[in-house]
Amino acid sequence: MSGRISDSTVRRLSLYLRMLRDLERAGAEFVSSSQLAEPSGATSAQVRKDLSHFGSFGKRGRGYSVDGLVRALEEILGLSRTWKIALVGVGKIGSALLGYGGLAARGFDVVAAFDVDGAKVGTTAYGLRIRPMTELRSVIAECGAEIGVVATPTEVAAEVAAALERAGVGAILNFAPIELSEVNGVPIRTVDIVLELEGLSYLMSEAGRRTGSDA
Amino acid sequence: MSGRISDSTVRRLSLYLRMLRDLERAGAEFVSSSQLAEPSGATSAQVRKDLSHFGSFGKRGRGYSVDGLVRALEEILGLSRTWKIALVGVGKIGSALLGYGGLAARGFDVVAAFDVDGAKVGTTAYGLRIRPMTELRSVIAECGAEIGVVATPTEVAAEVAAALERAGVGAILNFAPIELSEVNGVPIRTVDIVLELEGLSYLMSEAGRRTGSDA
DNA sequence: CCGCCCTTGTGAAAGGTTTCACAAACCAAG
DNA sequence: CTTGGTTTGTGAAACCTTTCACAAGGGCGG
Repeated sequence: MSGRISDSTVRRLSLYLRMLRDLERAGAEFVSSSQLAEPSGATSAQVRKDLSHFGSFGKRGRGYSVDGLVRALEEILGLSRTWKIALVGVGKIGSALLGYGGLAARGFDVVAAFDVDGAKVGTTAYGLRIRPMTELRSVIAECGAEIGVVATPTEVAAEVAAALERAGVGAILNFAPIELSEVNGVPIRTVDIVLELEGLSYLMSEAGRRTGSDA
Repeated sequence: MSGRISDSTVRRLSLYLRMLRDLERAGAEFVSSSQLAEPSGATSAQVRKDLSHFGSFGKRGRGYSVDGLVRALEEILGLSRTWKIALVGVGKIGSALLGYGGLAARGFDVVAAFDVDGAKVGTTAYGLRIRPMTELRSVIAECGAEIGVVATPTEVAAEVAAALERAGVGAILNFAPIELSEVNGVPIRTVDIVLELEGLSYLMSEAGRRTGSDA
């Protein structure tokens, strides 16, 4: 078991966990790999293979204990604790994040927010005081934020990510449409809406070309 | 050439196009596969392989004409036109999208917005009048929106996606943290922030476990 | 305790993607 | 025209992920 785990496996583990929590709330005791597979569009074999990288969690003939697997996946994914987030950029996306209760509900607490805009600094958004960029390092050190979120214009995103990394965050979530390169082993995930839309554009054009040439 | 093109190839084509546009603005005439590869973290061989699925665009010994490749990629990705977007759910994420100028700048125009909230319906957000859900079908038919965006609470996301599909959109971008299954060949992309954060959580925990056991 | 049915865990096979490595082609200079 | 330096386009190899298929094990009814 356990070598290097692929991104797609980790994604699926999160999806399994979601379904398991639903099942737990619904009072289910056991679940089979095929039930678990359904909502994420995976196969039962894939579920079993994914889990097998981390150990042996099921009972042959019965399936998996819902409760036990929830705890195991929370442990594997690092979700049996809360993570503290420092947000840089309280513009439209940043504000949307601050106001999104779904994060805190899932163990991700935004504990600090920063902006360059002097007009915003000092004001309070969703119960959080907005700090100037100059305090980035000290505030992050003080509150112990582990995840940095970049919600700034593209032009400064790389610079902000580097500053977050120097301030000691262990991971970065980036909303700017630019590919940031991981340094010092600090993993970076980018959420790039334009890229997603362009992917859809490709698929629609492709579909058009196909039916176009068929007709 | 051209069979089924993988998602990751399409993603990279978008990234190449971005860099090419920068180069074009900077006045460059030619670019090599290795220059093109750098910002997306790909290799030069990958760039050439990606492009080779669609044809032969370069000159041996010289590289690719920046201008020519921009046009070719725009054509391939379906970006030599604008796409019309219908937004459902004008909450925090929906509003952030409406206010984000970056979309229109890249050829994605939000032309209609819908919400269930009677207090919002009829008001104007970022120059767009918010419509009631009952008008979804007629308005989308009338304005000819091709892409539907789901920015609603999780509970109604599947239902809204189905309604958008019935209303005739050709693709869906979903912001609710739920895996929606494609029906009728309408492609769906999901932007799931919690999933990204959980992926980072895994990587940080993993790093901790590694250094923990090494020490 | 036995036999039946069910589901896991896992090697092996299949399928896909990325990297390698090199012939073919182009440009420029002499 | 020929030579040398450069970069593409592309089969083949390497690598990674998913699916298959089945032995091993667990529970239950009799």
